[in-house]
Amino acid sequence: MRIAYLGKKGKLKAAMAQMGTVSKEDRPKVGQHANEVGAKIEAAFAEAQARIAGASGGAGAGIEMLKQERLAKLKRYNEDPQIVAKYGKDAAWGGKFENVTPIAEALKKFPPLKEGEQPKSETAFGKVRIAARMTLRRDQSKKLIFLTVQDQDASMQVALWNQKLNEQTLALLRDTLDLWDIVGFDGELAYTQKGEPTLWATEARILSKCILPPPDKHHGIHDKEIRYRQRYLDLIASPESRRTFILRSKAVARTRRYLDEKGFLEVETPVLQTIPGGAAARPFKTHLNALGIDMYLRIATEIPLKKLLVGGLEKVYELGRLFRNEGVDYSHNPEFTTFEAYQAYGNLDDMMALTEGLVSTLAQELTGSTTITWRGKPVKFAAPWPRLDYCELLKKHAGVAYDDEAGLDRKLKELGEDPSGMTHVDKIDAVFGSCAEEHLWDACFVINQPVEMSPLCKAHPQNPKLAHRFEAFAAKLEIANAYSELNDPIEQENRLTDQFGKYMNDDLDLLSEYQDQIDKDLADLENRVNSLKASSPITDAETSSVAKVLAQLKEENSLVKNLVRYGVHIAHNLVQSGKLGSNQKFADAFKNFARTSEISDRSRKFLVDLRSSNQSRHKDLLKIFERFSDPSLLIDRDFLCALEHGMPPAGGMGMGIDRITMLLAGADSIRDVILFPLMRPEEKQP
RNA sequence: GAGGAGGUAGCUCAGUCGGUAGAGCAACGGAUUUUUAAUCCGUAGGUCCGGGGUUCGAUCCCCCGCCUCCUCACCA
Repeated sequence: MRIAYLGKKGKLKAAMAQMGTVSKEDRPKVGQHANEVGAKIEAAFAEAQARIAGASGGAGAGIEMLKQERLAKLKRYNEDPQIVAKYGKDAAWGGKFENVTPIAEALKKFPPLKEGEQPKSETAFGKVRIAARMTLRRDQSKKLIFLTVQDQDASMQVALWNQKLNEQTLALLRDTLDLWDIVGFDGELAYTQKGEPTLWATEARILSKCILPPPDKHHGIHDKEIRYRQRYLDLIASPESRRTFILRSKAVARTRRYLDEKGFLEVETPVLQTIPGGAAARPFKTHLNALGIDMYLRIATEIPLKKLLVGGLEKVYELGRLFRNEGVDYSHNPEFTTFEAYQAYGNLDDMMALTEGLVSTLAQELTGSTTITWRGKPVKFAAPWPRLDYCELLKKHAGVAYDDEAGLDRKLKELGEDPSGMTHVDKIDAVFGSCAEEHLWDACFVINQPVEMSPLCKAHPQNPKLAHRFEAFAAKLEIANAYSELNDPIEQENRLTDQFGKYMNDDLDLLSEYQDQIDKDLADLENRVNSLKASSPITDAETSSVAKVLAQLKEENSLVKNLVRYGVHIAHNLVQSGKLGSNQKFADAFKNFARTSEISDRSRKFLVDLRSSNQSRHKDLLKIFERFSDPSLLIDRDFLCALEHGMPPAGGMGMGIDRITMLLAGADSIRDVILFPLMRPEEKQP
């Protein structure tokens, strides 16, 4: 790089290229000499450059040069006297362009050729105006240029020919029209001699200039990062991407129409909530300045929608964005789109009919078949979908009964997971997730989940241990989830309280263990240091550095212990306050947590540092404290109050639009069906 | 969070057992009046992701960091 200015044919460079012929022993000498010469030339060059600097901006390099070239053409086009006379100032930045015919429609004006029929290039099929982006250019000569242009749905050929188009316009466009410019054409439709439907332009003007170089005209953009970050490029360059997002839009519109036709009312409920309820995910936190309170982005729409059932709106749905502060992978994006629908006086059966009806309709209408192909394998969506019993699936694929605690533990260990610290429900879920879900390929309903897994769901009418619930799966993905909704406020409160109390009890145990562990660790460490000291003589410097480390560790451990003691204290208070149904009590306990004098400033700072650092040593401790402040465990009094006014029995269902779209569009990743998926921000150049 | 792959011209990608980086497309100049990823001749274009180290010499080897993808884990 240092002697790049010598150019590809620079003498020094040519000499360096001969290095391979120099004997190995002589290479260092030659190289050293070359460096000396190179440094001298470089210095002289730098000096010369410094003298010239300021005189001009320099040629510029790379993308900047390409941009300058396009800007020069823009200027030339905009300042052309004819263009100014016809369109006024800044013509290349366009304006309203009326009566445009979509390319797909223009193409329909060409009568289909019969087998073996020669197209008559002299016959015209009418005049149209089109507006489109120019993606390919084939200059035959100064008199004839073929272009390929594309609009949203189709592409076609345009010819700029001196027999049809004014010579001056042709000459100007020949010099100033770049790939990816957006152009408006008036012209006649006629075949070429080779039978290509073509618009023979009689008038053409640039409507918008593309001043950055476009990607490879044939390969398009392969870099997925660019496709996600700059989706507009992907949409222009990849027809399949355009098709996917058009399909997604149609799927959303069709879903709305399907629900509307069934008499559902579309409603909108708050995205900003004080208690993010209805699901067990962690929420995004934000702050409302006006009221000085923390708020959360919704993780589900379930609770407000049920309040509307109480209010007498009998069939409601909301289609919109949910936000979950969880992992990101091929089937999860932090913000995603679902719809939830609730039907008063209905139950699970209505929701099944709704789900399989809607999804098979979408598949049929948008892909032309109720069987689609995903990752190379067919997935059947034709209704009715099989109903599969959760516990039977568990038994069949994992070989354990859902209430067989020891069997579940055994299976988990087989799978390489540690069952300790997991709740019974976690275990069932983990085993089901690893053993059974992978067999759920064709669309199906999994029913009769254990009731503990479904806190907002009615128990099964025939078996109080089971939930009256289904999860719909296709291609191993969960695509929908439905309940016969729980409307008994007392039962509902008990379930929420149980869920909360369970966590607190577990955490209490964990904290005690943690405290013991810390004592043990520190003792071990001291023993090891002592035995080291005893076994081998060490220098004073070493002694003092060991002492220093040990002191640091002790200090850290005392801070951790302080935290643990405090955590135990809170957990005790919370659990022993008996009935935890009162949201206020819980909130007060948290206020205490933040303010208490029992937790020293140093410990609090330590906790803050712990949160911001990626240190994994005290990850478990941190997790427990995170759980103490987990807003999804807050008990929503308002919701219980609504239920106390009477909610009609109802069926409710939620469906993931992104995942349905993935399946319908054949997309491997959720990022391929979200226009602007979450990406880590790029580092800004200063 | 763990492991694996990757980051080279505007785009798509080669390459260097460490000796000063190449092709196609795009760009620029020219030829060409029915092409269609047009063709032909010529020209220019690079912080080889960033920072350190080893070396006469690093795009290549070593260390640290950033970003992306894939697999797994987490996420009803």
